[in-house]
Amino acid sequence: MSRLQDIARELDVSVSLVSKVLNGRLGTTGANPKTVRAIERAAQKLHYRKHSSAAALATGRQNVVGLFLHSIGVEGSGVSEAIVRGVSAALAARGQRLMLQYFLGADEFRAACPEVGRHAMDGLIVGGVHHHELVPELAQVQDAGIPVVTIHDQPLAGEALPNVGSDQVAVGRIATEHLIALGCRRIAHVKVDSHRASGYHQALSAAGLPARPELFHVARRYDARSAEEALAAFDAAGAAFDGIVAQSDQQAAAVVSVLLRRGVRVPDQVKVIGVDDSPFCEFFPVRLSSVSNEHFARGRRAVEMLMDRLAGRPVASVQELPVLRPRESTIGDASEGGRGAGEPAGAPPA
Amino acid sequence: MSRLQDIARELDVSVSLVSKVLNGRLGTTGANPKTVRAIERAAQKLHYRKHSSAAALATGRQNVVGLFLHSIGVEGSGVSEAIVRGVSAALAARGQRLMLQYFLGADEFRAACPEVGRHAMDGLIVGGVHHHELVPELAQVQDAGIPVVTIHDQPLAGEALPNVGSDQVAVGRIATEHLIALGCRRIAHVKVDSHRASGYHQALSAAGLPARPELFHVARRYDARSAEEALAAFDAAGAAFDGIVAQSDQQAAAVVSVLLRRGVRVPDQVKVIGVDDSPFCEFFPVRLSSVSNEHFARGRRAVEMLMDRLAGRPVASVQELPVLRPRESTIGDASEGGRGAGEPAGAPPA
DNA sequence: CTGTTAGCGCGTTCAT
DNA sequence: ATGAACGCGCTAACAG
Repeated sequence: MSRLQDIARELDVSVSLVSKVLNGRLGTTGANPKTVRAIERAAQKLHYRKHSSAAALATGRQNVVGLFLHSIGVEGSGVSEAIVRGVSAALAARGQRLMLQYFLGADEFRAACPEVGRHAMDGLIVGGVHHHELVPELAQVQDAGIPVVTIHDQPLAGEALPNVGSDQVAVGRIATEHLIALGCRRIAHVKVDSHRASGYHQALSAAGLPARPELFHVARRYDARSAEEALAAFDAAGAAFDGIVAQSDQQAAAVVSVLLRRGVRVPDQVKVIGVDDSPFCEFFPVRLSSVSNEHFARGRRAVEMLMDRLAGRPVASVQELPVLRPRESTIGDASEGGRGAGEPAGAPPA
Repeated sequence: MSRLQDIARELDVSVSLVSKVLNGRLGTTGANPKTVRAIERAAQKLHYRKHSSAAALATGRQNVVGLFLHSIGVEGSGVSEAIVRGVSAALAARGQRLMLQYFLGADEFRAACPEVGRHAMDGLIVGGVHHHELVPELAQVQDAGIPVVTIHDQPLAGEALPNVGSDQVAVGRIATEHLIALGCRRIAHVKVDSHRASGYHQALSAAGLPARPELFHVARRYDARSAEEALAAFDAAGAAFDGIVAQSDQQAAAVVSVLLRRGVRVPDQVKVIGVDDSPFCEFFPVRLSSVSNEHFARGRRAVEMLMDRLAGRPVASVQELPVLRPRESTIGDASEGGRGAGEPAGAPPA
């Protein structure tokens, strides 16, 4: 690898001319086409590579974006990876580099934070479980001139931290509306997130269906066990159901597993839907319907917003719409008659 | 954020002294403890952050490691994410930053390659599907003084590119031995990778079992469909089996799904095992046994090896041993009597 | 159209 | 025990 100086010497021109040519910064006047070509050829020949640190030092621009990811998503949901890939793809398309850092709690975040201040990145994207306690740190990062965009369900701190959200009320509503449209009348819910639960209630109420407390189980986690506990609770209450809106695909998977073991037919007798459109939904014995939070797209969006901020354009939080992914666990096998009729409009599949 | 100069001015000392103190480079003589403390306090007060580009320019060290990941693993296997997390954790523990880049083919790799030469990173880890065509590019990167470590099943180019491998023959062998130890005598195999297939044959032969061609299906992909085709082929041949060694968890999942639908009891009548210990193995209706390729650990290992190379220590390729993760699909429900007796020694679970 | 000059912030001699 | 001076490789004014 060589420096600008090497190619300048080779052609007996000045370093700055080489710099201008190679960066297309020739101003209005332009340069001698011959020397331009000569410089370009020499650069090629000498395998010239810009020293990014030197350029960064001179310009104050790193062409690096940080992605701090608070571990998110139950095992196998692929949520983290979807965000990373979305951000990665969008940055690559812009010639920006991605600096990735996972963190578990506020402490780990703080430990990683100095790195941010080090002029090591132009901007920062923070994703995953939101931590209100981190708002001050993030504000400080922004005060240091490093814009931040978050990927949380909802904005953390108003417009100070632009966010790429996803409407969790809609998640619950879309899932529930889907089951209602398919004819379910006694729909159970495993509540973890209250926004999703409220979407569930909204949909019931909009359809004139009663909210049955005995079909509403409050869980603390998104894992399979919590779904099993929910089923046990419904049993204990002697409550029958013809549909279940879970709050994760892992819960949905657990529900389907238990039902199958009991000889209950899914979706004929009970329809089941989860959240996050995890990869395994596609090859579960009964392919699992789900509501996607569109993490890949949101990662991409976050990059766009960050670039806007870096370009000085004003940016406001956005709220992406979740997307219904109907599969076998609600609409049955495609070969048995295709997608369920009476699909509610609004949330297009894939 | 402030520069060394700011704190030097604050205390009326020289920039270089501040630099030495803050970096612990005081030589043998040391410095006045008072000024040392004063400098440290001032650094704290002024929120001093080293400008990493400037430091990199001066020292030639970036404290950045690149991770180039060729998309790997069937959907939901979590393989890519495991590698990223392993690398990330190891780097974080060493104060190194992680620069991540996904690529799909050789072209995308080449497109990303210039970034490497740009003195943007101290070393490079390449993981995922191996591409022989990339060897020249990687050699060039190394010639430019940037050491490379790969994470592939087996080394790409001898010791020129140190590799963190995983013994794929052992994968097939361990899986097959496991089924044999559990009493299976007619074990089918879905072949994709030939090393794994050869491990399958080794295990059969070591146990004195015949290799039955009618129970050996050659597939092209690791996906669910290829497993379904395998089952169809076994049916067509009228070949009965009491165990199946698949080459991915997705294949294993598909096998179990089909068998359950047919009313075949897993693992009582047929035992099934896959590869990669995907997250969903844990919450499949019949929890799936698998052989792990230990991607997280290998990511960590790759970082260690890279650090060794950067420190000038000689490094050789290693081959990690796959690990058996027995679950319900081979040993049955734990509550029904625990782990299968006669477990072969050698491959410890988790 | 091209060259000169002056930094960017830090680390490292070498003096003092 | 401390400081002055230089250079890392590049960009950006400003001259010519």
